[in-house]
Amino acid sequence: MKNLTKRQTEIFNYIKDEIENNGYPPTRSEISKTFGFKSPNAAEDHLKALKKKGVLDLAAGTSRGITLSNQSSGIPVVGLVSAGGPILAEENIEKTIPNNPGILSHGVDFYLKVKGDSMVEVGIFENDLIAINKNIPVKTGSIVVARINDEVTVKTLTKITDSLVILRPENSSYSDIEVNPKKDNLVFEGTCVGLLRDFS
Amino acid sequence: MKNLTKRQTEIFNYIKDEIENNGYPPTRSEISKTFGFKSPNAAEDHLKALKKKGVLDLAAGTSRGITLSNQSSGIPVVGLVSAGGPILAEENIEKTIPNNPGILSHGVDFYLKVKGDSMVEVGIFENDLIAINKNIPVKTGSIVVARINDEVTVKTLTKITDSLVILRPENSSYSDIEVNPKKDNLVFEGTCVGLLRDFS
DNA sequence: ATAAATACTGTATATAATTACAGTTATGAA
DNA sequence: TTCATAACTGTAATTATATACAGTATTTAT
Repeated sequence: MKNLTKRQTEIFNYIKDEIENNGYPPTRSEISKTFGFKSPNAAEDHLKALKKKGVLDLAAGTSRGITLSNQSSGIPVVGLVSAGGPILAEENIEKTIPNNPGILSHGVDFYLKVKGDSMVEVGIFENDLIAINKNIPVKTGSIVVARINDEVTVKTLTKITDSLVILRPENSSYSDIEVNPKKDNLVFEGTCVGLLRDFS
Repeated sequence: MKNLTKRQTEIFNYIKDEIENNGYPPTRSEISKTFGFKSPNAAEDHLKALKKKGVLDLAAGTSRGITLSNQSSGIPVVGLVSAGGPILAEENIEKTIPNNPGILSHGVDFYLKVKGDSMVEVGIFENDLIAINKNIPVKTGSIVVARINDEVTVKTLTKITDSLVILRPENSSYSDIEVNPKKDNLVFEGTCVGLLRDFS
């Protein structure tokens, strides 16, 4: 999201929620009422700012003519990232796919396209898209996306202590990965909350 | 869909498409313009009829306050159906989940909740939801939903002739199922076009 | 230090939109 | 036959909505 202010983020999220829950976008008055603005022009100004920042589009002269821009409505799909830097950096985003609330029980921050066969025994195959939530605290038993010294991998977390983390491939041909977080740079990028496979 | 007339179906589909493509529902005028009505009241009458038939809801006094009813907006999830009768019969529908255009490359008519482990080797596990399209012609190599003498099963179609159909479980513990469509009652309910798994 | 952006209030107006009422014509069911 | 439903035309009125203009105060970049 392109440097939205705190207030703009609030407004944007409200609009997003309204569309999701009501099925249609709010009016200027409805926005104003929700946030306690005494003038509909306050909402108008915010909409213009959000449009300027590219997160939504406005259809002129059209009631409720607010739409989320592609940039803000889709969920990014990242390929398997090899090099360092943030996993959601623009150069890693292969495409975006529409948000689909209600399908999975947890929110999805991004999808990761699976490479390799290290998780076949839990039914995660090459080219599957796994849905990742960045904010769920990782816990043993979860399938996690981990970055070890700039290499990103998907494994089951089986042990986590200060000095030892064990990541288990779900494929009997592979061995557990043991990491000492004090020596190696270990970052959990998120927890797998779902899986999507397209038979095309 | 509850006995919509041809015209009502056209109107309903137009509204559905508008919501999907524009992000917000049409007004009475827009409907009228699209269908060549000379009075916005023609659209109003249609909306009332569609509301009466339960396929959409109208918010009074609200511009573009048209929403698809649950009944018409969700995609049904059916459990594994044992007895005869149509697979999409109401008693088989466990729940509906929101339509999610753009995620899968084919349309989805319903989701089937997988029972058993007969397809684990292609990554289809118990309780996965497989997305089914009813209209794609079945062909060898596809994963199909077949009904053999009122028993519903998910298998890979490996051979199809007038007198022999082979359905292969993707699990080496099971054997191929050979069916003679002349002797047994064999119906293909659809082709698997995707898979959804929720890690909850 | 100054300009630009942010976050509003307040007023006003054109127009977008809903929706009621009064009809017409055709069709199929009771 | 007669009544309900479907599928419209035509008119009109209320209200919902977008949106411009003129301000004020605060914060943030240059």
